[in-house]
This record gives sequence, structure tokens and C-alpha cells, in this order.
Amino acid sequence: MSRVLNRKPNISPEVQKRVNDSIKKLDYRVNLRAKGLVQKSSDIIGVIASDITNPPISQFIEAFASRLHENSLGILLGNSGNDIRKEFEFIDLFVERKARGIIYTGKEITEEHVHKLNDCPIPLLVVSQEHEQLKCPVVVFDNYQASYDVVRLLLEKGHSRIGFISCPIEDKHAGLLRQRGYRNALKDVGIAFEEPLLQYADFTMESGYLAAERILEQAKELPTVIYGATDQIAIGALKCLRDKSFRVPDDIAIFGFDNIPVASKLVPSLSSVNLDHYEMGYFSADMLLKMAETSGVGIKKVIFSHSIILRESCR
Amino acid sequence: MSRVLNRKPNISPEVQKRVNDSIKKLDYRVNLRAKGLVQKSSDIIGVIASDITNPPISQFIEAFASRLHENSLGILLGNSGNDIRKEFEFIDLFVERKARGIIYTGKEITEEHVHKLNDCPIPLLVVSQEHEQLKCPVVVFDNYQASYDVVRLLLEKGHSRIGFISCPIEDKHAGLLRQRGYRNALKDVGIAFEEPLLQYADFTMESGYLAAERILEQAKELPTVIYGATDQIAIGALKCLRDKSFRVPDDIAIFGFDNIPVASKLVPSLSSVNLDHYEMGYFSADMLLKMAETSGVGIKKVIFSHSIILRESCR
DNA sequence: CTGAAAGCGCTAACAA
DNA sequence: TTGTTAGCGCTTTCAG
Repeated sequence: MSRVLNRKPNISPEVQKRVNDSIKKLDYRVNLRAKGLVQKSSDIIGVIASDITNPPISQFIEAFASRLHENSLGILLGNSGNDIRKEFEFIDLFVERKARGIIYTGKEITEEHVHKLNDCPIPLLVVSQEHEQLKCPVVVFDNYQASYDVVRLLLEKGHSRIGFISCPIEDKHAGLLRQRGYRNALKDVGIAFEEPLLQYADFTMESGYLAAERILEQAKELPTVIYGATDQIAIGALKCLRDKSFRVPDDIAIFGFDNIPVASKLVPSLSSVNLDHYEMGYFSADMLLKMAETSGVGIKKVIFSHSIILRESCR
Repeated sequence: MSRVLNRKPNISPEVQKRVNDSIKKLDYRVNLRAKGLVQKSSDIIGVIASDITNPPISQFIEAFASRLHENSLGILLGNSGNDIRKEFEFIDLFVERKARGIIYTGKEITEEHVHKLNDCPIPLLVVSQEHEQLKCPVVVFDNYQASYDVVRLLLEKGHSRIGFISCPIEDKHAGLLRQRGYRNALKDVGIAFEEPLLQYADFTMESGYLAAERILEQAKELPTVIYGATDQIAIGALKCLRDKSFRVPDDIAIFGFDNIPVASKLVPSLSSVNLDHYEMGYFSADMLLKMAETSGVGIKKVIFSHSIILRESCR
């Protein structure tokens, strides 16, 4: 029976029909677990995400899942809420379920993570994060360069007082690197870093709002532009400015990062850095699949390109 | 060994230690598939979503997944992109994997769906959709009433020319019922329905923009408010109005539906109907778990409450 | 209390 | 070409 089900060659049509009839009659369904048990391979991939509610992440997962589905693979979803304990539990779970591979799209890679991830006995791909001691391949955007580019562009446009709202630097890419791009761009043109112009937020719009308030309060002199490390932050900052009756971009301009779908529909529409998370999702799926097939693809890091999109919030 | 692993009673500490040592030494991991095979029950739930990129859906899934994780269950994600073929494939896949249950959060329930869903041999819960012939329980918001309430409120505020941008009516809840609420509220106060004031969009902001443009072009007389069947639509419409230099809400007000996170951060902030998708997610998880345990919970339909949130876009 | 054996549903290998 | 059997890794049952 197994033979006709799996379309093996050399089966007489007579048997084929007989089996197919019984299958229909008995309403037979394969038990994929039993199948996996004997074949020692499952057809699922585990995905660890910090927050699927976050547009860049959900876009990535959507693309990733779609490509996986084309290859008849399913996805086991682990939403961690940034809780390291949960993330480790998911890894264990995925391993115990014999997933073909794991995608890690968390927000932070601690020393603990490094150990856990390096110990992972199944193919692993880290997305949008990295760490020197991490052995698995990573797929990233060049967040440092992109952020540096933004600030240089702002400078060229005559903005010399640039407020920046950073993500937590525990997030190496969205946090540390974007902030470093900001700092270095200023340094490279000889502008002194001013403490009050850099404030911290997390990944919510609300925290962006609050951080913008702090910039407004603490700055010795008002910035001419506020640049948020994510669009969510920028949206919060934009709201804050409008609530306080600043004109955007005339009084203070706004710049974001990620180009989430709503960015182009805001009033004023939000200038941002476009990162193609769909593209990254498709690619990551292909890459992880290849890793699972060939046990290692000789790739250490893949860097995707970005582009800057100027809209009304910052001309 | 199985005994010590699963904390069965009556095991001498000596054996316990011996086994635990070996486990550590050999870096042993359970094989959950083998375990599931013999126990005939898995610890996963299948989730079918049309588009995890859509905030209400991702919020629901996040809450749902979080509650599931508390109960040590994993989630298999099926993102269908609204493709009925994929949805059916996911159902088969979940069944073959012996998932404990399935959540269906698609956008449409066709006759075909009804058959497929009614045939499903494992517990099934349908979210935000319904169909007369569907046998499984459903969990919904009262979209008709909510929409009716919005329009009555608009009427009370003096808006007699209300433009409405509908979702496709194939989506019974977000489409048909919200539109019906609009139509009936008008009818109940004796206002004639005007064809050009009702336009259709899908679930994107872009389509909301375009639909708003059509209202503006085709209306014999401009509406004083445009009410979008989703926040995404309303955001697109808002953008359209602003692009055409209408003042919102002074010239034309805007009303949305869903109260997605960004609604409160727009300028002007968006009036909307608040639906607690997190709450719904938690509840659905509990309910599905109960269904899986007791094979049926004697519940046919659960209706969650909604509330109207007035913000700047419509005072 | 513990070791050994049966069997979950499947596929691969081996006979027939 | 086809029927049969071993065995995947686990839990449960049955002896011991």
C-alpha cells in the first residue's frame, strides 16, 4: 500500500485501483508522525519570533512560510515575546520534534543564546541578528550602513541638529548598529554628539512618543529632525510633534526605518529606509532548505540591500 | 527509563540517578514523534490564517499562541493568502499530523469550506466567520451591531451623508455584516441609500485610498464622513482626503473599524470600533483545548463585545 | 520495584 | 510485480 501511496514505480494498475478504492472507502489518512519516525525526517521548520505583531517580522514570516509551503514543509511557530526562557523551550521543542531546521528571528543574542544556538543539533539560521561567536549563518540587512546613510543624507539636507530615538542596544541590529550609524555619521562630519538628542525607546509607538517628548524637553536647542530607529518609533514621535503643534516637516522633520506598509499612508507620509523583508523571507527559506539537504552551505553571512525612501515627513 | 523521564511514582532513587546520568552523558533527547505515535495524541494545534500580516489576525494569533504555550502546546501555522486550495491542504496536513485541534481564521466560508470543515475529524473552531450549515462552534464579534452602532452614532452627530467603504461581502463578518449594519442603520432612520456612497475595497490601505477616490468622484454631493469597514481602509481613505486637501474631520470626517495599534497614533487619530482580538485569542485557545479534552463543549457561538472609540478623525 | 516485550503506523528490505 | 517482515523510538503491560 505504501508503494501506491508514494507513487513508487512498478505497480500494476489493478493493485493500484484496489488500494485506492479501499483508501477512499475507509477514509484513510496517513499518519505523518509514523512516517516521520521511520524516515527520520520531518517536514516542518521551526520559527522563533519575538513578536509576530511587528510588521517586519510578520512580513518575513509570511514570505518564509509561503516558500516553505511550496516545498511542502510546514512551520511550527514559536512566539517568544522576547522571553529567553521561552525561546530556549522552543528550540528544545523543535529539536525534539525533529524539525528540519530552525529560524531564529529574536531581538537579542546573549551569551546564553550563543551557547544554546551553537549547541543546536539541527540546521539553524539567524535572521537580523548576529554575534561574533555564533557559528551558524546569518541573514541581515546592513543596518549600520543604512543608518549611516540616513544621517549623512540628513546632514546634506542641512539638518545639523538631529535627534535620534534608539532601540535597546541589546538588539544588535535594530539597536546597536543603527545607533552606531547615527553616531559615526555625526562624528565623521565633525558634529559633536549631544546626549539629550539621543533617547531610548523599545519597539512600541508609545515608547517612541515618550522618547520624542524627552528630546523636546531636554534638548538645549530643538532638533530640526527626529530620526527613529524603527517606523513604529517614528510614528510615535510624529504623533508627539503634532500633539505639541509642531509642523512636520517644516518645524521638525521625521525619519523612520523599515518602511512598514502604513508609512506611505501617514500624513505626512513617512520617509524611511526600505528593507525588503519579503525578499529576505523567501531567501531564508531557500537557504535553510539547502542547509538541511546538504548539511552546510558554506555561507557565513548574507547581507541584503536597502534603499532610502524620501517622503513628505522629511524632504 | 521512560518511567523516570515521565516522573512515574515508585522508582528507587538509585535507578533514577543512573538513568539521569546516562541521559546527560549521551545528550539524550526525547523523540516527540515516537512518543506521539504510541500515545496517539500530539501536542500541537493547527492555525489557518489568511494573512498574518494583518494586525487583527496577528494579534489574535499572538494571544492564542501564548495561551497554548502555557499549556505546552505548539502551533503549526498555515498562512493561506486567502487561497482556498492552500487552506484545504493545511487542514489535511493538520489532520495527518494528528493535531489536537484546528483554528480557522480565514476570510471566507464557501460551500466547499462548509463540507471540508464539517468533515474535519479533529476539533475545529472557526473565528470571525460563520455559516448556517457549519457544525463547529464559532467565536465572533457582533460586527453587524457594531457597524449599526457606528452609523447611528454618526447620524446622531449630524452626519446624514455617510460614505461607506466595504470589504468584499464574501467575508461575512468584516464584509457582509458590517455593510448590512450600515445599510440598516440608514434605513431605520429613513435615509435613502445612495449607490455611489458605497464603494468596495479589499483589505489593503491602497484599495481604501482608491475607493475613497471613487466616492469623491461619483457622489452627487460630497459625504460629510467616510466610514471604512476596516482601519486599513480608513487609513487609505484618510490619506486620500488629505492628498486632496480636505480637512479631516472638518470637511469630511473618517471612521474606522478594528482599532489597530496605529489608529491612535495617526494624525488625526482615528475613531474606530475597538475589538479585543487578544481577548478573543486567549479565549479561543481555552475553548479549543476544552473541546479537544471533552470532545465537544456544547457551545455553538460565542460573541465578544465591542466598543466605540471616538478620536480626532470624527468628533 | 524493575527488566523485558509488545505494538503504535509507517517504510524499506527481503522474499516469493 | 507483490506480500511479508523488521524496526523507527517510545510507552504500556506483563512478568519477574
